[in-house]
Amino acid sequence: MGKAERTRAAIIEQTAPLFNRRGYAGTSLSDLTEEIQLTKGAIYGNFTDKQELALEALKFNISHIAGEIRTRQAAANSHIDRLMAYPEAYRSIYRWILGNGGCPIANTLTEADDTNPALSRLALLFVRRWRRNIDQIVRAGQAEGELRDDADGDRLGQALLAAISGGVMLAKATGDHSFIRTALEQASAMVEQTRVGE
Amino acid sequence: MGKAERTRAAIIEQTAPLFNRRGYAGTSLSDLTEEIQLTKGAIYGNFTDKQELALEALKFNISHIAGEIRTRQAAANSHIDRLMAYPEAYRSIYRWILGNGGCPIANTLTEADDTNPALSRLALLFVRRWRRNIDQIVRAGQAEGELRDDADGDRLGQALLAAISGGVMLAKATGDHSFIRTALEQASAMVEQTRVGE
Amino acid sequence: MGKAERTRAAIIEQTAPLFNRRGYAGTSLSDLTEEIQLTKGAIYGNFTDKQELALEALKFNISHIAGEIRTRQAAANSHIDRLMAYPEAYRSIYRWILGNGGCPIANTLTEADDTNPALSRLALLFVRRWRRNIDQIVRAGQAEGELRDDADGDRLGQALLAAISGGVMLAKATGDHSFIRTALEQASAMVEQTRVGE
Amino acid sequence: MGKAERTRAAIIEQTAPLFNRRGYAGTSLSDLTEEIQLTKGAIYGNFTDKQELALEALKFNISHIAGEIRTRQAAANSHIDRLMAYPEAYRSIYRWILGNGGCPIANTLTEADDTNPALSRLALLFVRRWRRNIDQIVRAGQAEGELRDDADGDRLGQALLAAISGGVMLAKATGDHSFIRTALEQASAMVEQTRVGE
DNA sequence: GATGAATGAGGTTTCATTCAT
DNA sequence: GATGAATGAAACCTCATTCAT
Repeated sequence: MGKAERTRAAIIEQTAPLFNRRGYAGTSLSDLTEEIQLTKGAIYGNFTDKQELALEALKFNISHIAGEIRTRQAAANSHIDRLMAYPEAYRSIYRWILGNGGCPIANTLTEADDTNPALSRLALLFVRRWRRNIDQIVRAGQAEGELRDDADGDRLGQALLAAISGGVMLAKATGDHSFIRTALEQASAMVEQTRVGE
Repeated sequence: MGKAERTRAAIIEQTAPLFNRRGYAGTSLSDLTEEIQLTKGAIYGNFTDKQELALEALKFNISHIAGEIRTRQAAANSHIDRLMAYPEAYRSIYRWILGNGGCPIANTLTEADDTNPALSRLALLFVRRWRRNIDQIVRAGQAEGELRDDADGDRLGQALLAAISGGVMLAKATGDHSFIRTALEQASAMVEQTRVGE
Repeated sequence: MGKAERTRAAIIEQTAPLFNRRGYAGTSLSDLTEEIQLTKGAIYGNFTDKQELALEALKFNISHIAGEIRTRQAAANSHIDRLMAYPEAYRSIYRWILGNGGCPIANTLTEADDTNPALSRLALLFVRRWRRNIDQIVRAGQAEGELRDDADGDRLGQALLAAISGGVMLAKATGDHSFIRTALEQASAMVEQTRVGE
Repeated sequence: MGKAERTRAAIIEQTAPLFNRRGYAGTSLSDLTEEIQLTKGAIYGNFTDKQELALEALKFNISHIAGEIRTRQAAANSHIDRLMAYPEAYRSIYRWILGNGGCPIANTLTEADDTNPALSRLALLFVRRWRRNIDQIVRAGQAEGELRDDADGDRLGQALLAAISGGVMLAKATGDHSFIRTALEQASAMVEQTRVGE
């Protein structure tokens, strides 16, 4: 990794929590340079503009969560476990998420929806990916007889994502972690209900 | 209502959707005066600064939802119905909410949490009020034998609010209303499960 | 004339010589505000950007010369005199031109040709207008028997404009006014040669 | 020529057209390094600053024209031909000049007159040299009886240079080469008129 | 000798706010 | 009470230049 790449990575890493906490419009270049202890020129030498840096920071922020989910799904050996990967992933890192400004996807969708299409597009990508993934797991589980035939993958995805994002947002804002813990229990229960025999 | 008060009210009413859509930092005074029939002088004659206007706009935005809940609770004649007032209220106005930039409470908590204490304090007020209200209804319902003794008002409030705010946020961002409809069904089911005999 | 229009006019008037002397890229907003004793905000309140101000300044600069030519042509009562309006106009104001940074058309075409299409388009407009005007006068003069049949209006226009712009440029750069005086004598001689009987 | 000198020469050669097209203030170091195969370090290793490079580029640009004139004068065997070297030189290379951003002397004098004394001094040097040269040729031609006694070398130089620079400028800006062709015909005619017997 | 990441000053533009009218 | 021209600070970004590698 050359010097440029190292600096670029360091800038992304250091600014990612700031962007997540303060939002795109609420984070100024001065906020960023104060944090990274480099000048504005250093940012513009490594990124075309604030937007590109914000996109990279968002990717970085999301990757933590996405990686956690992916790891758990890779280790799972049942469809239920693959679904459980979602609440489990958040359960294992929600403390980190809350300390870094909340769920980056929810933050981005809330702020950028009407103001920054590029950012919101990236966040939406993950929403769609996760919905599709959940739907496919449900179908596969039904085909193999592991999941109930009346389970609805589409609605399970919606309910799971809604509960979790709402829980994270409220836990962050109130400082009361039980918001997210309760939401994750709800989410786990929803998954459990799709099991044949429940 | 004198002329001054009428102007003030008109400004609040017209700027409220803009603030809700674009956020506090993302909405400039020029955005406000351009999009709406207003001059900067009119704003500064009626509000001490942008912040005061934003606070009033937030109150205005929240009042629509809070009013809807209050109305339904006033008309309810069972504790279950008083709890159902929450999902029912959102069910009846989620289209309006989505068209006006999403849930103002969630938006404010997401954006302003780390940047604007005054705004986030106001939004938090309603979260606490609703949680307390739900908890009290559950206790009263249990005392009167209408609700199950093992119902947990605290956790019901958390789950209800999380599901609904998550659902609104995702419906708004994806443009897919089924997100909020599914979340509201979940919420109604949670309430229903507290009924004795379920 | 409202206050806004007065300020706008004053800014144009005061900045026009600066732009003409230093060029578009060579004139900074700070140069401008120093000259006009107003803040940058005042400029941006009256013009959309630096470019719009530069365009207005260019129009203003050109209008002095164009006005002088127009006045003389209006007073002329022969085709020869209408042609002579070009050298005569420059003869009467070359001192002012030299003191204000040289010929704004030549300056703009030289600087902006490869860098600022909007500015150069405006300057080209006048070049084309004057060429066409000279050509039409020559044709009319030939039709009425005042000018020689072998006169070539197209080439006369080219030669007149080239001699004058070259003369102004060199006089300005060297500080030696005889450059422009010689060029204007040449120009007058060219016109004189189109007269029947010469 | 050592490696250093070769690099230095290559940089000058490659940047010269850019400077001539875009002007000194309008050409950034990034323009230079982007458009051409160069790094900033290479520039600063071989030149003290942008100014020095610009000066060398200007010398390089002018040398093409000056060289062409010199060659023709060296080959001439009459004073008329020595004077004709000026229009003839431009006639033979005006296409190259137009393709490289116009006459470097006129460009520099127009842009740098009020902003960059060092650059404009260099351009002025050539104006003065050529005027003096033309004047001397006229005097020598008169002494030998080849040129008319009433010819004015001083004014011929002024007229020649004004016509040619104006013609190049307008041809470049309008894209219409007949501007420079007409100006060169004028110039040639001026020279021809100094011949005894005309 | 050449590289290119980093600097710090300064570029253009927008911001929230004020105040003479 | 409302206007909107003007302010001054701060926004994002680019500049010529430097220096560790």
